Amino acid sequence: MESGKSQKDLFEDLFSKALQSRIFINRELLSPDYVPQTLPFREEQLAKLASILSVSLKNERPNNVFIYGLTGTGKTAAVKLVFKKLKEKADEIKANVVAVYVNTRQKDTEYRVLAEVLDSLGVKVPFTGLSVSELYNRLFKAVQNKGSITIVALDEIDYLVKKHGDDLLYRLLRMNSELQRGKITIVGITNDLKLIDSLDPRVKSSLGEEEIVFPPYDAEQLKKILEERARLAFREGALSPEVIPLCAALAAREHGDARKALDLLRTAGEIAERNNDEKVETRHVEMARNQLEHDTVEAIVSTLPLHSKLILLATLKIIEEKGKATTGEVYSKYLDLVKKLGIEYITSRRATDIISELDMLGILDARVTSRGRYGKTKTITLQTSKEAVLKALLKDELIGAVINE
DNA sequence: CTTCCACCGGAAGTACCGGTAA
DNA sequence: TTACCGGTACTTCCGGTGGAAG
Repeated sequence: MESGKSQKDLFEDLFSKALQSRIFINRELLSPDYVPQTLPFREEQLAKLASILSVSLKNERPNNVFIYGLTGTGKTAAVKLVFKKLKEKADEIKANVVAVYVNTRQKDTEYRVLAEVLDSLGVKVPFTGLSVSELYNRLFKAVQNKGSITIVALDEIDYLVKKHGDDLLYRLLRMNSELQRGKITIVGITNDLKLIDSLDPRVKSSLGEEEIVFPPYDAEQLKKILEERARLAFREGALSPEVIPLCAALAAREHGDARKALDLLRTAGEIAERNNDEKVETRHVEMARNQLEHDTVEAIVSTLPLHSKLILLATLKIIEEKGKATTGEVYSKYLDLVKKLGIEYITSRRATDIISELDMLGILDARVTSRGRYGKTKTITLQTSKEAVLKALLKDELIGAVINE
């Protein structure tokens, strides 16, 4: 046992180390939630969005806006920044403007999106129990009573539309024709350019009143963005000169994703700090890349329902033997596992869906291939690190019992 | 050219859960 | 209390299909 004094010193040491980092000055600046005051290389898009939405200050309804751009191209940050400035101005001149940002990947049902919008209008609703049409009624009343120009940004709507169709968009847009006071404007944000074609033509024309495109950043631009943030986030001399170009290059390879670039840089810094290293080096970036991948896979896998985990485990075992798998092989392996555990099994129809879900999550790659006389099936390969998946699966005690043959 | 495998994947429905309204 | 709500996980049924084998 440690004596009281040395333990106290230990904590003292740890805490003061945390307080005076030798790497960071302000790590927050690299966080994915941080909204910078300026967005380099996005001046044009910011100006366009701001000018479209500015008419709300005169109590007029701005046009609906459709924003496209791949992940990490600054769409979300741009919308949040413009909203913030708009709200400030609206407060200043007492304009009746409400601007809500909703990420439809987090609020992934019609109900939850509406609840979020209502919340920002000051109406609290229970998180379940009401019908969706009741929420529409309440939203209508809320906008009508407040008479506000209500601007709703729906981020990642491709996600919502794929899952639940474009009903939400249609009904929100149609509400305007019945409102006597107050109006609703929608800012739709998507990274799927094909989305527009799958929309109801009425929604399409109404939502597409204005369009703003966010092109990917190139490696050079990513470098400048990182440099700008790093100047304030890191201590002087804490970054070796190759670090930023490497982060920029890695992220540029993934369609110019600035968020990825910032994640890499931040995580590399954190790793260097934990190891008590003087400087962030390229090897830290490599480790960061690994860790980020590991973390996302683990987070996804560990929250999967039991049968999804079992399907995944069965797939893993087949792939271990043969390098790739088919639906039939996976399903029969899965049946073996279930038998050993003595629990109920799901049908192969459901298994097909689970494999597709795992594909969409980016854990597996499952493509339908035809083997002629030998039928049509999904050819499945692993898309992530086997270790990360196994580690996450092992957390489940039931699976731990059956993981080794 | 046709056949036919081994699945694919849409549609509709069931069961359950955690919740509200009246 | 009863009736109903949405979300998730799953089932049942079944028509559909790319392309190697014949």
